[in-house]
Amino acid sequence: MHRCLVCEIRDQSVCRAIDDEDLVVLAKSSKQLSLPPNTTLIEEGSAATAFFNVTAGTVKLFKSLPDGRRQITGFADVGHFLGLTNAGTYSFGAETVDTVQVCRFMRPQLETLLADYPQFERRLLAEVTDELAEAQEQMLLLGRKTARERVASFLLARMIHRPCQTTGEENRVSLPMTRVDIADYLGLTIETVSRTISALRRDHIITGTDHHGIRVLSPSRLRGLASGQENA
Amino acid sequence: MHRCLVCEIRDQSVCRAIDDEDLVVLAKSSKQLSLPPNTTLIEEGSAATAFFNVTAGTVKLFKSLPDGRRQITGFADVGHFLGLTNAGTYSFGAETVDTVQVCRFMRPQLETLLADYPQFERRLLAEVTDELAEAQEQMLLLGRKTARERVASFLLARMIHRPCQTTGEENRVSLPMTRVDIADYLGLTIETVSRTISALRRDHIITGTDHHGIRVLSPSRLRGLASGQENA
DNA sequence: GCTTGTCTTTGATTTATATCAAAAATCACA
DNA sequence: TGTGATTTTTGATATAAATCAAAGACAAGC
Repeated sequence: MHRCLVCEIRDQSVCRAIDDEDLVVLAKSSKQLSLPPNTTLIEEGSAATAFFNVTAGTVKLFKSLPDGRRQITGFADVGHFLGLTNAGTYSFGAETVDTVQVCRFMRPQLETLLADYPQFERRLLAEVTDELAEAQEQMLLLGRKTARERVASFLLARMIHRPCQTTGEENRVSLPMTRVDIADYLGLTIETVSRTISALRRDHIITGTDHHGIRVLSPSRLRGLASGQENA
Repeated sequence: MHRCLVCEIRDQSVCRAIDDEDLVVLAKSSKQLSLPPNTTLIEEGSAATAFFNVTAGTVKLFKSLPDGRRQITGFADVGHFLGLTNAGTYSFGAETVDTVQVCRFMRPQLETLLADYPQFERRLLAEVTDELAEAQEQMLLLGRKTARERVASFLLARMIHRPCQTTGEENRVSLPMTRVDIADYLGLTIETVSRTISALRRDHIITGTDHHGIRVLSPSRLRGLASGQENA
C-alpha cells in the first residue's frame, strides 16, 4: 500500500493523469516532505533539479530585485505543480507560507514520467496554460487597477478558489499569508493594504477582525469593485 | 510543394516539432493569412475556436476592464503560438500591431495534431512555460519597478530579443507599436512613457529622434537601470 | 506641396499611494 | 500569565506618476 493510492488530493493535481495500476511508479518517482512555515523550497536562480507537487498548505512564488523589492507572482496551494522551467535555473523563488506538504520529483524521474505517460504531459500543459491565464489577469491588476480594486480582486479570487466553508461561516476567506505577502502580491505597501481592508470593513463589504481571515458580506459589491465597475 | 516545406521561420516556431515527411499534414491543418495593422485576431471572451502561429509582424495580446482600461500582457512576434486556453473562451484579446502573417489552425485540426505528434505537445509545453516566465518578469515590472526602470526594461528586452541589425546601426531597437501600446504594456500613461524616453535620451543612454526606433548608446547603463541597480 | 488628423512631446497641476512615524493588537515563549 | 517582539493599524506628510492642457511633429490623402 503506497501513498499515491491513498492520496486524497490526487484528482486535484496532475497525478490524476496516471492510472491506478501505474500509481506505484509515481510513488517511487517522488518523495513526500513536510515543511514548516517560511521554508525556502526554491532559491531564485539556483539549478532547476527538483519539482514539487503541493499536497497541503500554501507556497508563495516570487521574483526579487537586487535591492530587496519583491513581487509575489502567485500563491500555489493544494494540487499545484511547481518548478517547470526551460532554462537550467529557476527564474523564481518559492517559500512556504504555512506548514506545507509536497511531493518532490527529481528531474530524471520527472523526465521519465513525462516520456512514459503522454497524459501526464497533457495535464501539465493544461496546468501551465491555466497559470498563464492567471498571470495575465494579475498583470491587468498590477498595471491598471486601483488599490481598492486590487484588494477586492484578491479577496474575491480567494473566496472563489478556496471555499473554506469548514468553519460553517458563509463566504469566509482565509488569509494564511501576512500583510507583507499580500502587499508584495498586489504591488502595494502593507499600509495601503491595511487601510484598504479597513475601508472595505467600514463600507460593510466585508467583516471580521481576525487578521488571518475575513467574511464577505456582499459578494456582488466585491465583484463589482474587482472588475472596476464603480467605487461602491 | 506546400508552404510549410519552404517556411523560413519553421525552426523558430512549434512547427519544428514536425518532421519533414509529415509537414504536408501540418500544411493541410492550417491556413495562412495576411492581416493589415490593427486587425482583431481574437476577441476577448469569444469562443476559442482558432489558434494562430505568427510568421511575420507583431501581435499585441491584452486584457481590458469594462471602463476601457487596458493592459497589454505581451507582444507576440515571429514564431509565437497564440490562443491556447482551458476554458471554452479566450481570456484575452489579440490585435495586429503592424502587417502580420499568421498560420491559423482550427480547434479540431489542432487537437488531431496534438494527439498524433507528442513532440508537438512537448514543444507547446516549452513555449507556454517560457511565456509564463516572461509573465512573471512582467509582474515584477508592473508591481515593483519605477517608470524609468520599466521603460529601460522594455527597451533592453526588445534589444536582446529582437536584434534588428538589418539597418547596420549597432544596438538599434525597433518600436513598431505606438506610445499608447507601450504605456498599456508598462502600466503607465503615454505622457510618462514619452517623458521617460526623453529623459533617457537627455542622459545619453539612448539616442535617435525617430518615433518608431531608437539606438542604445549604453547597454550596460540600460541593464543597470532595468534591474533597479541605481538611477544612473 | 499643402492640409488635416493623429501621434508625440512638453508643461502645469493634482492625486493616489508611498513614506515616515507611532500606537494598538497579536503572538511567542518563558 | 506576563513580557518582549512582531505584525497590524492609523495618522501626517511627501512624491512619483496621473491628469489636464496645449504646442509640435509626423503621416496620409488630395
